[in-house]
Amino acid sequence: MGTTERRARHRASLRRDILDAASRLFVEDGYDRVTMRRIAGRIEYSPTTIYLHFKDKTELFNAVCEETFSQFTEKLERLKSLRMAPLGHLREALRLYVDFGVKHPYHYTITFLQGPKPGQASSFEASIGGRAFDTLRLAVRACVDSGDIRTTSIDMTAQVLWAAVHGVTALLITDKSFPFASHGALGDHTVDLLIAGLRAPSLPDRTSAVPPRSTSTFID
Amino acid sequence: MGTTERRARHRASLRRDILDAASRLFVEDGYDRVTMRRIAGRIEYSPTTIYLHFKDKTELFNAVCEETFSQFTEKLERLKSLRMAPLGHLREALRLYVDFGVKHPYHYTITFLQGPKPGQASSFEASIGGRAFDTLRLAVRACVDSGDIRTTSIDMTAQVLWAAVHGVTALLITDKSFPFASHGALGDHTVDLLIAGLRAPSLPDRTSAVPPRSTSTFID
Amino acid sequence: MGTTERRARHRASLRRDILDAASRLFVEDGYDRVTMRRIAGRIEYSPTTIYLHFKDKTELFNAVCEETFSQFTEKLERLKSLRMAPLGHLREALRLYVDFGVKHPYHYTITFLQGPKPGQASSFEASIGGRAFDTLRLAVRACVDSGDIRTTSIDMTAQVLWAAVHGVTALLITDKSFPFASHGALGDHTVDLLIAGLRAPSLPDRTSAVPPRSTSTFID
Amino acid sequence: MGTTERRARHRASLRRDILDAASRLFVEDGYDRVTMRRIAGRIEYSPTTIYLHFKDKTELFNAVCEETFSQFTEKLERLKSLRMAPLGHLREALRLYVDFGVKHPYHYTITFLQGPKPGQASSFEASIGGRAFDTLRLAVRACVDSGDIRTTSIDMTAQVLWAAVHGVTALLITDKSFPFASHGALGDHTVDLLIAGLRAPSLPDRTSAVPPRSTSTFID
DNA sequence: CATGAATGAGAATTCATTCAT
DNA sequence: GATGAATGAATTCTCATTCAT
Repeated sequence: MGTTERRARHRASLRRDILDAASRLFVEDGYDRVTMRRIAGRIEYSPTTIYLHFKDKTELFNAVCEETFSQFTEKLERLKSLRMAPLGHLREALRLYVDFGVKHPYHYTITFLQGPKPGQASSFEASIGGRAFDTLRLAVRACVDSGDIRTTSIDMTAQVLWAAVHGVTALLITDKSFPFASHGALGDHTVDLLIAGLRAPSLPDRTSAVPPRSTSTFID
Repeated sequence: MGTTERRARHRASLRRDILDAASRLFVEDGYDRVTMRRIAGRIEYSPTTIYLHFKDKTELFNAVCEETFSQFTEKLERLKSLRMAPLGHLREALRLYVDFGVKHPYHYTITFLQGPKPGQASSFEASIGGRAFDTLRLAVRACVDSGDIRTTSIDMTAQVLWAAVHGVTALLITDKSFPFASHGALGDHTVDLLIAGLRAPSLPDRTSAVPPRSTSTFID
Repeated sequence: MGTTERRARHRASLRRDILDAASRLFVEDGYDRVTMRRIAGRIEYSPTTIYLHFKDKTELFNAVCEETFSQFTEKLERLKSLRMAPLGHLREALRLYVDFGVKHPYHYTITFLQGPKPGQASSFEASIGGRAFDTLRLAVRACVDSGDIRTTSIDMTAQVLWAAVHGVTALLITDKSFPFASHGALGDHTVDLLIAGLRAPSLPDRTSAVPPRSTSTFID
Repeated sequence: MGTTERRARHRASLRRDILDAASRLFVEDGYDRVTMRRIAGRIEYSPTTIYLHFKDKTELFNAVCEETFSQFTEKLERLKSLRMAPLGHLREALRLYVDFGVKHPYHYTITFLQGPKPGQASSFEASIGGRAFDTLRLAVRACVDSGDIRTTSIDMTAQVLWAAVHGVTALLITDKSFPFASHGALGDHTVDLLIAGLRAPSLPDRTSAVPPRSTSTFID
């Protein structure tokens, strides 16, 4: 009978709707401000119905995060499979990061901007951010191997890059009122600047003026 | 009478205690997870007492943010008053940004990482971030004027720089489980890399391989 | 057709399964803690199915009680048909009472320990306990008639006996943690003690020390 | 100021009212059927107010039980202090048990008739019933020592007595529709019968007709 | 100035029950 | 006959906030 199939389809579609509504609300207002009632209201179902698909609020929230991760890593994989030149690949990976965040601000915020929920102390290695970072590290290593860039520490470089693109993304998402020249352009320029820095003949010569230090020497 | 003064002093000090306790809690657990009772508990006063100093939870929260901003801009002003060479000043301003965030993760998160509470839609110009950004723009302009760096758009460059240091800071604060080489070093390297990029003889040559675009052309 | 019969058989068997599962659960956890879903889960049917056999939870519960009563009175009838000597019969009836309770703690609790559900105020005469009590009264009368025991009031004696065996049963069922010497022995001894009391040459001589009264004179 | 005192008095009195209302409802309808709302309604306060006095429903329930125990053991102590003759004391203790139950049906049911809440697995020794039982055992031992009664096992005898009075009490409380001759009389007669049995010259002679056994031999 | 008492509103969640299939 | 989907009503409990003292 087609009945079974139709039901399954409906079920799946409803689950989708719940996930979408939840995802949107969770980030618009934050985990705590979102009530099951409101999610239910958005999809025009009773609150109880949500519990037919997700055990509780936590599970729903986790499902949203999980999904985000899948989407993101899938894109990274697709990029990898293009087998571009190392530098181009690195550039694209960085852009992908920003683009993904901007395109899915809800998911991005939940996954990368909001700290882990209390009680779900994630070791970084296994965390979503951690796995994404791994990809980045590989891309950097490839560039070093190919001689495109120089660095004294692959790890450090990868971290710096990650931090920078994370910053762009976060800003674009969080500060909606900022009069950015152009969202796309900001991403481009950031990546460009970073690559330019990496390709600079010599790493910044700080010996002369300012000695390296980890905290500002001037202002406490 | 000394009585009046003593009272005023006590009142002020109590207000301080409330602000401190609130500030700490707000970020440890997020706005919604902090209850007036818990704040009161921390300072060992009754919840009612808080209402003698702040109209409601929102006002208390805003006061915390306000204060954060004051502290930060004050530091920027002090830096400005040092009248350093433009590039050095820019470098220090960027470092200051990161340092401040790392030193006051609570305040930073509230002010820069958490979007504005619903209902307090701030035009960016007047916002805290906006004002801080202004300072940065000035620093960039000074470097361009002095010939230290080249750029086609001061605004864009300032935005990129801001984004990058914001990213470092956010990462250091949010991802406590990340095995960063060294917190201080990450800040240093990021700033160095940015400056290196800015000083690069020519802005990145993208004409050959990859055309500028605002969203990735390879992955949807 | 055999189909009809098979259906009927299945229907009856399913009803049986529901009753068994419900009966067990009702007392394991009490009426309120048992959900239709759990009952359904036990028999591996959907909750809806139960409603095909019982109008609602109340009706199901009543059916369970009804059935318990049938089982118990049936046993009493079988005992009666043995036509034992009066005293022996009385003794056995008392024992049967305890045994039944201990063997069917679930049913016993529902029927005799838990008061009637609100709204089903049963006149005692028609109640389950009431009918069981009748049997006991007859047994006592027989013993008096045969001269085995003396009593000034058959009714009162029957009540006393009933109360006592009810107590043993209730205790054995309720207080699972009690370190009873032996469950069986406790029943035996109680019945023995009661019979011994009934056969005592003279009813207790309370004239001397303590006057009869219905509530303690010493402690308020 | 009298203010403090008045407040304390009010607080205590409200606590009393809550305990009384709760106690009454818990037994009228059972733990699960009682809602905080209803308790609040009875005392004409908001549900929230209850939480000012009791952490949660469980704590309220436990407080009710605790209180029952105190009242009961206190009475037992007072009885003990009267230093009556052993047999009289035993008789009175048994009567006290019944009287207490009948006078405080709510508490009695909660404490002795309803099994322990799931999760609060009480070792019997420490339980309320256990401690009450101890008193009874001592009373029996005294009677044996004084030669008033004979028994092969003090423990068993105490258990039998306990069971019997428990039964009377339970019946009187549970079966409100039973046409008992007289509530007081039933208690009296039960105790009398038990004592009579204990004083009987020889323990029941069962060697002739019916062999001792722990479960009925006649009816399965 | 400070507080204990009190509450209305609202949160997550569970349950018995119905209905269309 | 059996079920999956859906829901309205109810439950426990928490919180910001007020008020009288």
